[in-house]
Amino acid sequence: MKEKAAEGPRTRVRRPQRADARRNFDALLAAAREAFAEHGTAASLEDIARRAGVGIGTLYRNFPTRQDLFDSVYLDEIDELCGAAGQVADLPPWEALAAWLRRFVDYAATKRAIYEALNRDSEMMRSSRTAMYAAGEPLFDRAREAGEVRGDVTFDDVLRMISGITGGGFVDDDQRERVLRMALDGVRARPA
Amino acid sequence: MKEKAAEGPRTRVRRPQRADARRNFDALLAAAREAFAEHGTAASLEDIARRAGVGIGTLYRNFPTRQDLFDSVYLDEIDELCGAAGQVADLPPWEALAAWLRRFVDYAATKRAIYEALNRDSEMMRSSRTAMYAAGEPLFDRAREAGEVRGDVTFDDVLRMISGITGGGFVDDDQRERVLRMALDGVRARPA
DNA sequence: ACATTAGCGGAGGTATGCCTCCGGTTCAAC
DNA sequence: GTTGAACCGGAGGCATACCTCCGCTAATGT
Repeated sequence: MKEKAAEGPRTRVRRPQRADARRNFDALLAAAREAFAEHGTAASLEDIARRAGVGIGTLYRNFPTRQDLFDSVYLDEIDELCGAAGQVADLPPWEALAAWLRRFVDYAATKRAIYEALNRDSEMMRSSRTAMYAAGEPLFDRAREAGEVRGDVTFDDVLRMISGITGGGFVDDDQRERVLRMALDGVRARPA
Repeated sequence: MKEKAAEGPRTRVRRPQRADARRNFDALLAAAREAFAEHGTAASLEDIARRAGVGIGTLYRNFPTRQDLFDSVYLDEIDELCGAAGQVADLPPWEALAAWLRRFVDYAATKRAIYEALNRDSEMMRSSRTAMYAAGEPLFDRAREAGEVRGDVTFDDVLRMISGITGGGFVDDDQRERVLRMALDGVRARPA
């Protein structure tokens, strides 16, 4: 089953040729990932350049628009998420779905941003949403067919719930775990 | 039981005396409520003044700091929420809690803002958080003692989950309802 | 070693938001 | 109707973010 792991959409901006340029490129991506995670989509580009230790000009050369930068970060997340779907496919139906949803939470280093992005409506967002759904929805369907998931909700419902929860802050990791467990129980079918 | 309805904290800024001033004051509050709901805590004050049809100076005279304005809006929400706790107290344990949590979602016209505020740490936030918990937690405890709520989560856990979900956008009201129902089922104790 | 050229980075123009200040307006009390 | 105090509103100074442009730097190929 691993070979059928859905492919995520491919990144659009080109990685530069020269060694120093590539270093800067990567530093920018890392800095952006951090900044988006902290401040959501509204993170300051000049701050990102500062964090990466490069001039603002360099940022704009690599990523002409804010959207380009955000997309690049976001596409990475989506790719990992799509890959994860393949990795959990061997587990029993419910465990597979639960594990994937947990990955969804973990991988979303850009938590707030992903959460905001789920609503936006750009060309690129639509396509990666599609990719993500292509990866995750089979897990959902399988779990539901196995009677492990309640019948009155859609995959989209579940994802929105989980991403909403993810976006919130928690006092500590234990709380995050408790809340996640509670939410997942909500997803399961009720015995009677 | 209604007479024991917890009192919310009281508003600090004074409503002006003159009739025209009062009109402006109220218009500002209404506009702020809208704006905070749309853009979260970061809403532009000049935009709020524009919406209210008053000059920016008027806004600042009534609410010297952004915090004053936000607090005023927020305090209203909290008050309503505290009141609601009294209104549902006659229902059976679980229904009372569920109803109150639904109010929590509905009343939060300042959805995103309330959601952000839950984390902040100012004097005022702490005190209204306290008030809100004083109103809601008894409902939670009662439901739990009646065996209707799982034992491995706290009231804070539940509130964070719900407010996270609330903050997210939904494609329509039906979806919101489905997700909320799913989340509430997660809160209930599992039969086995 | 040297030339070529990709790549650098920040100065600075533009836009927007924050907040102060004060000349003018309007309410309301007499 | 007059008057004085309360109130208005926006001009404008300050800060910050966006984004462009271009003279300089240094990596790479020969």
